[in-house]
Amino acid sequence: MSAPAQRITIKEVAAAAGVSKGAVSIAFNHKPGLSEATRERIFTVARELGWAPNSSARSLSTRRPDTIGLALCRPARLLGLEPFYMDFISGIESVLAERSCSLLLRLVSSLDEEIALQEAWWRERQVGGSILVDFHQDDPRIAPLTSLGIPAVAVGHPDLTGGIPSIWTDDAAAVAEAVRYLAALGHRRIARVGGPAGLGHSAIRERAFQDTLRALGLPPTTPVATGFAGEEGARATRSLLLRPERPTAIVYDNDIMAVAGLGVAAEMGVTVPDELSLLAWDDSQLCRLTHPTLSAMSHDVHGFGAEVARELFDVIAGRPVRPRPVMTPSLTPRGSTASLRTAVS
Amino acid sequence: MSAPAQRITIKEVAAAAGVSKGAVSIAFNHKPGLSEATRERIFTVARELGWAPNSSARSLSTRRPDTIGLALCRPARLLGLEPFYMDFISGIESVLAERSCSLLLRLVSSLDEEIALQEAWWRERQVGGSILVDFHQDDPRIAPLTSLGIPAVAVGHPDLTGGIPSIWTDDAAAVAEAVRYLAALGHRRIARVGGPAGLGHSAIRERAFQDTLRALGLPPTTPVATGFAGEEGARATRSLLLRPERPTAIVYDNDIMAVAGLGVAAEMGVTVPDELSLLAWDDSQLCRLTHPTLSAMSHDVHGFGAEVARELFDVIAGRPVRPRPVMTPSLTPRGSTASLRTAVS
DNA sequence: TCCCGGTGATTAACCGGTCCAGTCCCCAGA
DNA sequence: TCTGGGGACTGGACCGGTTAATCACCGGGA
Repeated sequence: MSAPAQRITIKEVAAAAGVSKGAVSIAFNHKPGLSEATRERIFTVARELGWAPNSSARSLSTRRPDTIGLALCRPARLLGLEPFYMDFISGIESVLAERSCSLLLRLVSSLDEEIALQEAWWRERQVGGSILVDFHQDDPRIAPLTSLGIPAVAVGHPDLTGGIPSIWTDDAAAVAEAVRYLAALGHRRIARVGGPAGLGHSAIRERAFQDTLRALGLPPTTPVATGFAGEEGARATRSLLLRPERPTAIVYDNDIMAVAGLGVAAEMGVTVPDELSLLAWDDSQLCRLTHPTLSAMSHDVHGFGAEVARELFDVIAGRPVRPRPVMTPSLTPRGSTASLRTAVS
Repeated sequence: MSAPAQRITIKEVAAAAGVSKGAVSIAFNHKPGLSEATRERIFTVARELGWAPNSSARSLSTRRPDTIGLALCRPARLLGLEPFYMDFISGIESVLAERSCSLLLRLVSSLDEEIALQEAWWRERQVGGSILVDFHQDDPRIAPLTSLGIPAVAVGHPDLTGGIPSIWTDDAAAVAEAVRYLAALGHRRIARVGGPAGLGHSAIRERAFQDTLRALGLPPTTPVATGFAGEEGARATRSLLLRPERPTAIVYDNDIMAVAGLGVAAEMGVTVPDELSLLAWDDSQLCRLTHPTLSAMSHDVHGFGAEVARELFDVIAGRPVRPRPVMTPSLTPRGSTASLRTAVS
């Protein structure tokens, strides 16, 4: 039996380096007030002993946890299908990592659950701040979380986020671009398969969609709302294609529904893109795997996540932030859109 | 200006309830030694004050953090596409939530990075344990993490996980079932598009695949390894279909590659399932969206995650665990598999 | 020679909980 | 009346860091 393998703490390191706890702390936080030699010695000893500062002790002292929270409120099986989130998360982490922070992730099933979770996280000081996503109109999270005073960054248009510092993509502009593109290809009956009606950005997109149709002198189409799930996208597409005046182009609110739409077209014998053009949203690898490949409105989701994380750090640090949009999604044409060859109607 | 809005701690709660800190602690940890009345009073006061125990302070005292770690080592854009992980994570969280634990998630880009991360997490006592996934043959993580003594559960066959408590799905059995099914449909040239050769379960599946072919007296096929990405699945499929003796059935290692395979078949004018049967792995909603729909080997990924989390709690608590497989994936036939109609070769 | 300012380090008081050794009190039993 | 024992609760040490206050020391200018 050798030494009792005592758990090493800052005290052991200090002793081994022949300095005080304070000195070790100073060294590890890269603060001024230590000679280069001592600093060196402390690091060497720490490495030999395999010591790293205990994060609980540290955040107890500094009273600012090095963790930020993210709650996603969608059924898991749906989340799995949305390439968006993983990419978004990886963007967040690219920023967190360089500040040696971590991401606390939780999947919740309702906004109320999220509110409770965020409150708990904040009360227990588990997180230093949170990222809020998927804003609804009159989002119920705004009031309780604002009054709680939790540092947060909202992903969504300022109209929706009620004063919480926000970052968003200019969906309205992107929708307009999509519609104009399809119109330029000669399409006149353009439909849209949107996300849940309550979801803020769905509403924004729908409004922009109808506005653009009107501006171009195209007939309005009755909106179809879904829950983002593929099955619903399929159902929506089917019903659109069965309408007496069936659309010649459909814009989807994510890429999974567009894939489903492609399946439905095949099933119904409607040729894409000859008879029907499809346009996906949130471009992901998936869009390049189908046949034909899917044209999509793509944006840098990874970079978006990174930007959001950076903004959250600003908020936590109390630096001033102003709401700002990030790069507008832009159109990536592929095989699922074409100018109208067969005259329909 | 009213009160200085002092940050409330256990002390304030204790004072307000007219008891000592210790009593509050006892109440919140549901320990014996308090009258029902006092207990009640403490909770009421705490609720009024909106207090919850500071998690850093708590885990500093108890020296066991209420967080577990998970590092995923694949390119983010690939992860996004694998519905598997989100579902897996949600399974983990269903168990964590009921013990009010949290999941620390990190995306890393190499195993070395993961090793460094896990070491840091453990040294800093940020996590109470970790879940390890995607084992390679002679996985480099085993030695350092074992010697570190971090409580962990490995997702993978015991042959791969080197003594780390493990849970796995019996992929060999599942592969055998898949091959037998295709053989029963009359297929004789069955190919397989696998994951990275280094990945443990890919190897296990490949071996089982070839073994089953042999057992059935079918000709072996040269293995095709990919990186799980859809593009690679497409490329692999293309090359398989160009072979002089092209396969009439292909088994994929995940569903995203199967979708890509479907696209390639369409592109090359090979009818599925008449001329070619496709079988996906890790069944997800995606398989029901394509046309034709994809037959798949499906399993309860959510439940799998939950099981893994439960096991990790056992490990952390020092309860004995033995390696065990969870439910074997089973075949869900859909539109992409059929008995051979056109005689090829 | 004395004083002064700056560098490099220490000291000790926190941070907000947990936990254990006691203290106090009340009631049963001798 | 005294003793013993158990339930209810308190006090304070501790967890492992951070940080403000303090101090020893040294070289240089008056």
